Amino acid sequence: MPLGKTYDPRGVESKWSERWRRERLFEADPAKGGRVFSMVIPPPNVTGSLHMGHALNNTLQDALCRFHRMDGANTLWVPGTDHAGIATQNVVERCLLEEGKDRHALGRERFVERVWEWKRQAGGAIVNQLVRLGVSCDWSRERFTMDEGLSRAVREVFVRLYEEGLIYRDRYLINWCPRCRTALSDLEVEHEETDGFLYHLRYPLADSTGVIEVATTRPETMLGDTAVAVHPEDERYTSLVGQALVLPALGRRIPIIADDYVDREFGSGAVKITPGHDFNDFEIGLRHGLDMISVMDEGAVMNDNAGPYAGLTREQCRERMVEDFEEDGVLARIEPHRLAVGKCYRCRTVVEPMLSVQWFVRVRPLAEQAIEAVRSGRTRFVPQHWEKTYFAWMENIRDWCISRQLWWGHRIPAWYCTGCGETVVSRTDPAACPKCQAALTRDPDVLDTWFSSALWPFSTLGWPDRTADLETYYPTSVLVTGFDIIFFWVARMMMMGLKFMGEVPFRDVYVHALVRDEAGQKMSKSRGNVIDPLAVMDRYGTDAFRFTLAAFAAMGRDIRLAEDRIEGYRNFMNKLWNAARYVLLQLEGRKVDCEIAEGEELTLPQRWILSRVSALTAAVREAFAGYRFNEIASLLYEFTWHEFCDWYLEISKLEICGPRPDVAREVLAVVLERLLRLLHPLIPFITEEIWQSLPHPGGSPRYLALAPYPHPEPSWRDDQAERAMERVMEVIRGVRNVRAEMNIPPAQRLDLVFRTDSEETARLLLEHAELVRALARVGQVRRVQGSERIAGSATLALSGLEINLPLAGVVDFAGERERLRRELAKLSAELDRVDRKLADRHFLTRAPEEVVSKEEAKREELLQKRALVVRGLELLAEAAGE
RNA sequence: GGUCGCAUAGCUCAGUUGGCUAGAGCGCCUGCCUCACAUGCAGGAGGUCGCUGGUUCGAGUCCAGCUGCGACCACCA
Repeated sequence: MPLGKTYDPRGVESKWSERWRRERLFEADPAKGGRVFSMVIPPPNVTGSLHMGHALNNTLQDALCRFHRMDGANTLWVPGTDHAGIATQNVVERCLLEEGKDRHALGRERFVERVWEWKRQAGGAIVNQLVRLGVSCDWSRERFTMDEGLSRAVREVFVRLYEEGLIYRDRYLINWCPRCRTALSDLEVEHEETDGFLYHLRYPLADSTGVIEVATTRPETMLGDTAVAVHPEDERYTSLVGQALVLPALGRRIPIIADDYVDREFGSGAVKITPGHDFNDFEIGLRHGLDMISVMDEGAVMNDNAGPYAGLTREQCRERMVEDFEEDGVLARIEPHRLAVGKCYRCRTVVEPMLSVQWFVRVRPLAEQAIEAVRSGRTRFVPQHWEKTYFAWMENIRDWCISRQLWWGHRIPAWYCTGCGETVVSRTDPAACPKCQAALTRDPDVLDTWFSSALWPFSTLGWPDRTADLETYYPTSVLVTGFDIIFFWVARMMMMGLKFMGEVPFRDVYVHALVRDEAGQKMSKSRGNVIDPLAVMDRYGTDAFRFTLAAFAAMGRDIRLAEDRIEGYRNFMNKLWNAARYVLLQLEGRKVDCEIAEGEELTLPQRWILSRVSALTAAVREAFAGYRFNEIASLLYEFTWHEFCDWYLEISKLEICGPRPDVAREVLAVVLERLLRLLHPLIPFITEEIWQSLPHPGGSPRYLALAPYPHPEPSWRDDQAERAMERVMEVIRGVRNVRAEMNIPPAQRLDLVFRTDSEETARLLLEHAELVRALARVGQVRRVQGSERIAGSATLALSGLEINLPLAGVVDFAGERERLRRELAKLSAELDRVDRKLADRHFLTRAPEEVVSKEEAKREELLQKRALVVRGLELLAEAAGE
């Protein structure tokens, strides 16, 4: 066995991910039958590079997937990437810029070809990084949101929604990014609190009898004002409603209208109305039939409607207007004001509300079903509280603007007749207008990236065809995702899945936290606090990294990635590695069948460790069922390190020198092999590597990744053995404690004398004297009965058991006395507490009987222990000749 | 403005239906190169579970309020 002293993940990881893939271990077969477990990956952007969010998301998915696959489920995990409209177009445009070109010079067709080329070359990076993370996806089913099949699904959905009137085209106020030069949906606008100003402007009445003061954060929009609104019941203005004002700078006459949207308390109680550049004002404009004027072009440069300000940018215009207004007295005052500025989620440019003709999805009818599906529990959020967020959004959902003025994406399947103006929406490209036979021009726009993402759970399985994959794997079992895309993605998949499949897209939505840095800050390039998962994997190994992520993934809490925790789990991998080294050393050259024969006679530690494995197995399975990843990790960590390594491995060294070494070896092999299977979903590489050199139970597959996930073994459960072993360990720990506190050198052996009324305990200690002697470095183990007194010894007070360690000639008694006094104080304090409780009539009458009797038993034990400590002190005093 | 989440050892975090003498890792202290592992072994110190009330025989755990932090949503010019 050429295993090195420290585990070196390099080589091991790439070896196994290549072999797994080459041998097609993770390719699903719908014909396999049986219980199904299926997932679709949240497709990362093709432009992306693996970040902590991906690492966490995919580690958790992979753990689930491997668990269910091992557990015998017909398992499918569909991988893929998203074409990421704006993001990808931006990346390629930047490339062009470096070459001194731009997309307009290139032309649409060649530009799109260029993006495809980029995708072929650079788009696979994230996929390789996922492979490195160890994901067990079915790569034969890898999809891309722009590939042929998915494009067909997108087109089918678009046409059907259009035919049902759920997609429409209209002129409406939308969010516009002047840099990307495209419309955005509400979700793609990020609101950022910013320090700005509130500008108070004076609009003169047309009859020159006075002025009305209005306030705005964006003075340049006043060029598009078509009214001033006041509250209908505001007496200050009632007489003025219906009159006209003269718009400064342009001299346009605008009416004073009444609308109860206006807050009388704010500012002067009069609001300038700009339907062409403000969402509220747009609504008011609709209500009152106001003119809607755009004063900017697509690049947010002031247009001809801006009169003297035409040609300036929004920012320049604002500056100039403020100067001008200051001069001519229109500006009453400026005050600081905090406001939420909407920015483009891709490029951070300030978004401009603009009037334009766009395509929309009428989402309300779809949302109703999606709400109902979660209400009724057909889809379940874990943790459950996320459903509130989901409901809140769904209930207030607004129509979804789906057209984007980009070149990269699914082109909208709509054509307009150059003759009669007819709109044709079609599954296949039409040649001419079906009405008048005139030529058609195709809508230049593409769809929001999230439109195709919304179809992902069924489009990846072959829809609109009725495929075996679709039959078998839809609805998927669980969607694992971060909460940041519940609206963008989860909600829309729900709507589309219900609409087109008639069934929810996933049974569970497991929502995990965000990964932050150690200080709790969101990781971002601009903050410079990004920890690169690839660097972490290089440094500590992928398994250590995965284990860390799982251990941190407690529900409902953000993850602060602490580097020393990763190091700690790296050490854990090393521990496992060395445990395996030890076991393999013991097995070398021997035949081990890795099974415990029925009726095999086992030692107490053997029965104990098998019972513990069985309990562990049950607990881990339960934790998997509840998506409690941190619990899975800590259960396995605790058992591996502390029960298996610290105790059983040490004990096995004795057993192998004992009368039945083969049984001891068998138990070692059995426990380690099971442990590897239990650990594999979290740490696939190291476990596969070790497993391959270990004997396996008969009928095992060739890879651990396909080996059955262990079940608890009822026949291994042995409460009696667990209790007995716990007793023995308690004695050993006690002795070690005394030794350490007394500073007894390791080589120095102490004798152990015990006294107990329990024959069972006595038998236990005498039978396992060898164990105690070896692990606690004890000389003789002897029982005393009757009145024999052990003078000058250290005393251990255990329940129903007194242990004396004669110290003559070894240590100062004063130290031991000190130790006993501390012990006594502790026992007395606790006894007080228990006594008080048991003296409480309410407690006795109202607490359940078992709780009361537990306290009573505790009292007995404390009393008895205290007596032992007191006696120990007396004996010490005697020995000291006091 | 609305909604949600979080506050537990020096640090990073567990703590599922209330029964805890509150746990882990790292760090710290003591002693060990014990033949799997010094990325280790054995032992130890360290917490009025943010604050104030309430419910209960009993609250880190449930309820209310407060304080602080964070997130999301929102049309207050």
